[in-house]
Amino acid sequence: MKPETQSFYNRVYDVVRQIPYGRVTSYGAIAKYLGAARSSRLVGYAMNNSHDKEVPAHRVVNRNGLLTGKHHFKGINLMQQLLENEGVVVTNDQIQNFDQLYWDPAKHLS
DNA sequence: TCAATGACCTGCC
DNA sequence: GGGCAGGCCATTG
Repeated sequence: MKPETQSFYNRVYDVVRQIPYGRVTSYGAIAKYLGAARSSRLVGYAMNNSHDKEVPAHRVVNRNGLLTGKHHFKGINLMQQLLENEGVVVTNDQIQNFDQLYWDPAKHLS
């Protein structure tokens, strides 16, 4: 891997690490913040490697607040457990009060 | 180098 | 209002 290409991943990791405790965001928001709104899939793809890093990937969900990537975690219910541990209410893989818990990096980090 | 993949998003029927 | 299909871009084999 070239450092240049890795920068995109690192960029994603850096944003995810800045997500406050008990807050969640979406892949699209991160991609948009990075200037690649159409690369939302890449954000999720980057998350695949993020499990090796210290990245709270469980705070990143899709636009609907659904835990679509929970299957990629070590445990199926691990992602939900981590979120609930932070005070986030998750019902049937769906984050409750997603609008309130939603954290927009472009809006907070600017 | 070419082709296939993916933890998504938006638009159309 | 709900469901289906296409597209986008970077990474990997």
